[in-house]
Amino acid sequence: MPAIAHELPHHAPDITDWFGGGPDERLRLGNTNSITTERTVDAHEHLYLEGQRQTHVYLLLEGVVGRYKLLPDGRRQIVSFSYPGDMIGLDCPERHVDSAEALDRVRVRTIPFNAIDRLMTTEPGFGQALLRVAAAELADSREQMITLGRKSASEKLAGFLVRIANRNASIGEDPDTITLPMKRSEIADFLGLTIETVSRQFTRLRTARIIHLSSSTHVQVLDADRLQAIADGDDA
Amino acid sequence: MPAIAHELPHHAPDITDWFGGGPDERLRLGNTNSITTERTVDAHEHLYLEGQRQTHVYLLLEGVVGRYKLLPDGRRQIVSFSYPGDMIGLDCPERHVDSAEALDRVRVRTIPFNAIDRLMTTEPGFGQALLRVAAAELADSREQMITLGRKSASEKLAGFLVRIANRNASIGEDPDTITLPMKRSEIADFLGLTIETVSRQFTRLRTARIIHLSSSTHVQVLDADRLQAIADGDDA
DNA sequence: CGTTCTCTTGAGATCCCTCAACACCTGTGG
DNA sequence: CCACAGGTGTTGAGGGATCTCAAGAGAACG
Repeated sequence: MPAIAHELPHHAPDITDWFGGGPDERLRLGNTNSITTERTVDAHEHLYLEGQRQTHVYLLLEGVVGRYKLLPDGRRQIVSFSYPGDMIGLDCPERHVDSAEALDRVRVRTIPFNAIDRLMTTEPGFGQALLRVAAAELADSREQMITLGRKSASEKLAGFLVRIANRNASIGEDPDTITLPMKRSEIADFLGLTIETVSRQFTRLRTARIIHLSSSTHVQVLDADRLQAIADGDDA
Repeated sequence: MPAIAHELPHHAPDITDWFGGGPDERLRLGNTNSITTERTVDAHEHLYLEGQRQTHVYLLLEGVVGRYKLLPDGRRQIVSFSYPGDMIGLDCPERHVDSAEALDRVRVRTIPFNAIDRLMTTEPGFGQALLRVAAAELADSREQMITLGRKSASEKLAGFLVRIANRNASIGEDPDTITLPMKRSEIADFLGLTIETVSRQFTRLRTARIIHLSSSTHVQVLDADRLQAIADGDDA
């Protein structure tokens, strides 16, 4: 993200400038702080449900949130996993288009939706910041679409692990030590697979000595190059 | 779209208010008209390519545009088909995240990217309008993700036809008379299938007397209810 | 130390893909 | 007018990746 941010033309304010997510907390509006509140959500609780009227937007401060859509018969597609720093629930027009569930204990800053509207008209850079958030999310969705539509099970899981490793690196953590906050069923519903297939792909990576699994949620990447190669489909 | 628009709170200006796409063309900025230009693009030509620096945004006036991403080995995922009234290429940060190709002869209004930036700061409702466009696109992507990840081939194709029928209805045309501007290969790459599977699903709908095919691009819906049922997975 | 949830592994079934042939359409040129 | 070529769509046969169903092993928790 920083790698992208500094490429932007002119002054490119970040969304966290307004809601105090970053270290250089500015809180430009005197009353912004008063209308936003902090909230803790336990694992398996929902921030909102699909179809509900959108009242707040959430800035994720801590924990991981899964956002999903359901089909009438119960089939589920997880459309994204959100991490600290991500904006959640900006689903205009008006009603939420997905449900958001905390995967572990989560801390969010809740922002009333009308405050968004107001900030957009009064604060110069705010609209751009918001649009950049939406565009990043859109780019992410598109990336996931090619994964869902055109990649094999092994490419999907390897790519999934690579993305987490890259995220780790970007926040200064060890890219090869991965702690998965989600269950196999959630990985499956994110990648468009079944639990069994996900489990088999994990086993395949483990027996090929590409990863080590000290527990089902604790992944140690042993051969990042081969993992990347599998993710890219360079796999015989 | 109108069904959604009138639900919106306050005054909800549409993006076409600024670029003269609608009948109540306002052109609020005297010089907006001068910096935007109209352009015609032939079938199979590209508006832009993935990875290119974003210089313009396009308002589609006529024709259909396919937007796609490629994998290194040539596999393709079409992420959306854009119709008149749609905004194309708002892919900040800075570089296009997909390629946009005209499926037939296309007319667009091109808007320099820096004009977007300027309008957002000077025009009160413009940011909201743009954000609404982005949010609608995001909702669309998410819908497509559940299609790609969790639906069967028959559900995918039936759902695809239903969506086109609904679009027809929304612009006042006959929902049951569908002219497909895209080839089988493009439908396949949109739905995450192969051409053969798409073709077989068409045949299946035809032999079940749910549709009639006067040509490969001309679909007559004979039983909209059963088509909808198949799209919803209510299919034994 | 059961109970429950989760994960893994196996065997078989199935949906969709791959490969291949052929039909259709259109335009071109003999 | 026909032959031919190239692009596109359809259909068939067979194979394979993933799903389904089922059982058992691990882990978490009271």
